[in-house]
Amino acid sequence: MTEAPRDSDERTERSLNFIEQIVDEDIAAGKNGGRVHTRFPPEPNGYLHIGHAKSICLNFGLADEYGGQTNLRFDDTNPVTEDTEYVDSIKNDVRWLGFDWENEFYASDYFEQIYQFAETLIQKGLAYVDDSTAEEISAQKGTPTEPGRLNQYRDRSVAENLDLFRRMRAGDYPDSAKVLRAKVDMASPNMQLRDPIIYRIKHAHHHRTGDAWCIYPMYDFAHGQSDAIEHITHSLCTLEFEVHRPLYEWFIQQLELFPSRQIEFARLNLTYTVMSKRKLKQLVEEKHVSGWDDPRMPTIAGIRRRGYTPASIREFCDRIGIAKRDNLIDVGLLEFCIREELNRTAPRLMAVLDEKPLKLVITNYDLGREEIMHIENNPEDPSAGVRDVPFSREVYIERDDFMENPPKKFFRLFPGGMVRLKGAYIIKCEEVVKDNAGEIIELRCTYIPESRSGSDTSGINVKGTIHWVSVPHAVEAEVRLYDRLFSVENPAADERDFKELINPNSLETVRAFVEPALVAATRSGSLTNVQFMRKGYFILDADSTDALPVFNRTATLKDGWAKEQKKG
RNA sequence: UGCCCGAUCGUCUAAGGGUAGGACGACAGAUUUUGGUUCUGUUUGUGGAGGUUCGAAUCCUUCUCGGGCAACCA
Repeated sequence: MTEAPRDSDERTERSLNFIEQIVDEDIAAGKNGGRVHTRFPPEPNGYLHIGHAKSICLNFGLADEYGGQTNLRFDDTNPVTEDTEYVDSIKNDVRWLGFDWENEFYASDYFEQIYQFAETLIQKGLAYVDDSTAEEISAQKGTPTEPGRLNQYRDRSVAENLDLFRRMRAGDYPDSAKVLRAKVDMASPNMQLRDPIIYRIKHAHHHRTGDAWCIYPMYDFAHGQSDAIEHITHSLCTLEFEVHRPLYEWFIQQLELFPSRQIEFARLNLTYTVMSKRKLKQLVEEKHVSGWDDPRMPTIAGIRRRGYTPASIREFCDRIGIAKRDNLIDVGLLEFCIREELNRTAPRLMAVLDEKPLKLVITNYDLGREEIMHIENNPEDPSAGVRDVPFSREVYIERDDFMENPPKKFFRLFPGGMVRLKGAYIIKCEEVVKDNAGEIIELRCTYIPESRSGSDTSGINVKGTIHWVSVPHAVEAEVRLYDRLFSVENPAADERDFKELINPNSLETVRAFVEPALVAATRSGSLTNVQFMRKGYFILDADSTDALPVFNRTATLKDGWAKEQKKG
């Protein structure tokens, strides 16, 4: 059940990623009776980001493709970092992305079962209680090139281990006094197998189980077990868990559990941003951004507030593919995905984004005269209709749309030059008015009465069309222009601290004058994505007030003129 | 340097013994009342060296490079 089903026709047309190939093979081999059951397993200790979206689309998409199911499972085994605030935001974000989970589970639902698994391991002589300190355990673990050492606790009897472990559960010991370890192989070349800790004592309040427990299983002793309990067929995770897979399978084997199959894929990296939860949290806590939902953040909440749509994110996740090699995706691809959608769907409007817009006075247009222009809402979609746009003797235009000494190929306005005011008339710039400081304060123009849009009999062809807003009808707004949060492509690979790499110009707030229809449309309720003609895609922000609407720039339009200029 | 994983256009991603293809980007042109969109075209790639084979991106060996693993985090 998702908004983005993949039908079988599409499936045969496109190539399969390596995970789909594995699933195909598993089905062909008759595993699990052809059943496909995945899960999305976030830890509720932070907000979801675009990297999680990749995982969500993968897990839900795969189940959907094979007629299977996906569970939402919170990996909540560390009560000190987890919180219901995160649980709620995660559920909200997954739903917003367009996915519905089959079951909502929590690793904490299984604490009793997992505890019993631990006792089973002890009974089989495959786990022991260790009184060593964290430092001692670390030291005894060895290094990647030297084997670990065995300690005296490793030889405790089953009875003693059982007694000790039960007393750990009963709360007889303070935090960190003892741990339960799996007895695997202290000399294994795989560090994960050197008697990993599977239970630790934490007298901490858990967001779901409250104070029922003072011992909590570690990831390795909870994740695979949870997969098994839920009969997950394919357990998809990121590459860093690859070395955990032998342990994952060891537990399954020793405990004789349902054999879920863990498959690892490369996590998403995006240019000009960071994806680590720790760093994102730091940006929020140290106020480098306004919050988890700051529109510059790569979080789902931030991207949503920025104006991205669920479909555009799904499209992005589809396009980046699934593989095992490390990758750094050009954020331009994300922008392409939202432009592609919004070009089709976003109503066009006119807004002049300028602290000091240029006033243009049409000297041969009667004082006090007004006309209503009917301008198409979306040239890509005739069914979007037209809207009324008031026109008058004085209009604002962008300062960038006028140049006193234009270079070659400048199609906009200049002294003696002509342009069309979008949806209205062709005008000619007759005079430039400056103040004492030499700054242009006004353009005096004439219009061609026969050139009215839609009934143009003037026969005049102009190269440029610019947008405008009638001065007496203009509504003031605040517009937030966002740019990449970091000034280097790959902050994670830089030697400098990532906070030194923050782009100081990632947010520019400007005053804008917008056409009245815009305010009416956006105030009517839904946060609709719009295009400010020639400027980009924007969305109304929740910070808006009745007095001052606020718009976030989702993405710019491609700017061929800027490119032309760069060429020199 | 112990173990594991990986390496294909600038960036992603296909091809799994039989013509290296797609997307994004870039470049050029056409269209355009958004320097947007759309359309057309162009450019660029199998990390190195050996081997197997009629034939290798694909299989083998080796080298190089990149990533991961030594939390009572996940």
